[in-house]
Amino acid sequence: MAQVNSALVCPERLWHQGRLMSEAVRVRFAPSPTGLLHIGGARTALFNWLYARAKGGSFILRIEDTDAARNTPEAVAIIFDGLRWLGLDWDEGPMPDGSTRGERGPYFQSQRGEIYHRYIGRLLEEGKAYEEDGAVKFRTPKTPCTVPDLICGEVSFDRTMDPDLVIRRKNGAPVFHLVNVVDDLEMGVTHVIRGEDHLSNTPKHLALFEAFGATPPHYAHIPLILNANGSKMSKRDEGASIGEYMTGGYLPSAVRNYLCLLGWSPKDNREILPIEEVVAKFDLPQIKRSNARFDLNKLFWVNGEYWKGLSDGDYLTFARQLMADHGQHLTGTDPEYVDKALRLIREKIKIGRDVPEWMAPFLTEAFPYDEAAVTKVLKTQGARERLEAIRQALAGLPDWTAESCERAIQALAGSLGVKTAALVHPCRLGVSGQPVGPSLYHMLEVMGRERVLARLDRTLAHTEWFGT
RNA sequence: GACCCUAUGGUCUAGCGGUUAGGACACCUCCCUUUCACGGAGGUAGCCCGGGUUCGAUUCCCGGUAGGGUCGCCA
Repeated sequence: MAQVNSALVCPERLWHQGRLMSEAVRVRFAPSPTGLLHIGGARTALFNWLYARAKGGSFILRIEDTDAARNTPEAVAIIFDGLRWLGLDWDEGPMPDGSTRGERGPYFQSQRGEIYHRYIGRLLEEGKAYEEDGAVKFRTPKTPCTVPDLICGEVSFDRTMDPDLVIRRKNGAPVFHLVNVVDDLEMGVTHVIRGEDHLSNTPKHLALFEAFGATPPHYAHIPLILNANGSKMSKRDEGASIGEYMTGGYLPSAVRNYLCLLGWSPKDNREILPIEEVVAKFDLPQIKRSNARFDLNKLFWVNGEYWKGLSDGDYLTFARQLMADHGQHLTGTDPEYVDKALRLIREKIKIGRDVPEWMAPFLTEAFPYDEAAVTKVLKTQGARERLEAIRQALAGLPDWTAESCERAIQALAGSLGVKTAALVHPCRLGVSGQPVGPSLYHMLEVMGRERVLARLDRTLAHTEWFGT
């Protein structure tokens, strides 16, 4: 099958061999504004960006907005936001502020109509395309072809039975294959790094480049990202949109790190790597050729690793933002108290979306009680007496620190002849409504004596919980 | 259906003609502990199947199977 018969090799291959190694790398990410940034698209963007940064080349953003119905400023903004969130800066293309960078624009396909029609006209003039039923069809070469792919190797296609390709619809609109090739040609793209779903389309693209008498770019088809069950990840699937990670409290560096690990590996058994190191090590030939399933568990773990590495200041800033996003407005609340509480719950948190949940008991006196815990801890023999004893011990403390609280409760356990746990659990439930949480004694210290005693009193007031 | 790509524990991967097949996530056990986590120490689990080539295949070749992709006047 894999003949190396020169007669079967596209002339395009010769151009590759003639390219200079010093040629400046130009890669592009060409999303269509669908209203979300797909995780697979984000990975494609990431790999293009990595390659550009690794080779000192340019990363171009081109918006494939030929489908007018989906072409809204909001949809384009979602692409901008997603790329910027991931830290993937582009050297050419439309910028979020409305300006444009780069000399090879316009970078919106919707503004490039004249260019496409000029190329179609050329094909028509040279007899390489013809009109049929109002559409324009490109005469595809009926010869075998080998696609030289930087990741997949030499991939051969028959092409002898390929039908001619519509390049301009009856309604006058040029099709994807045509515009994609023309844009890559006009923008001087040197490496097309895209999903493997385009591998089978590449012979058509090569034919178009040849018809234009142009040098085709190098191709690198990267494996696809599949769902956990191995099916194709579509827009509708859970976790398919970058937006979900942005609002879910994931750290962008963590998502980016995880995405790097899908199809690429540093080969030294490390999982957590600064992006600079990935850039330094990244290259196309070492990319895996098989598809990968998206593993939310692992992303969660990676996120936890990054979470731990956050500086105190960054953590507080991030956490406050998450609380605000969650509707926890802190006006009127002592900012120092909030910061202390945030620092205390940090150890409980692996992902941003947990911040509001763990913070809730600190922020409201009307906190709900965990019913199962109430039944288990408070509706038991002697619970009321123990809780009252705790209140009394805490009320009489000369000073209020985690250490003094701990000493008091342990001393009480000793005098009552019960395990410390028999006091800790009711106390935790009494001041937070929760069976779990951060270190109890530190929580008491942060909450302060006044708040703690008031909460214990309110808990004690629920007489229906305590057998009399 | 045709064509193309792929195939290491459940998942992501390293490796590779001769290895006790390495790491990570997840899972299980134990330790730590006021809870849940974290952390620490262990553990279960893998080279898709069948033929070749070879002294020797997880590794190379062929076939099968499975998964994915492409076959639009979608992008």
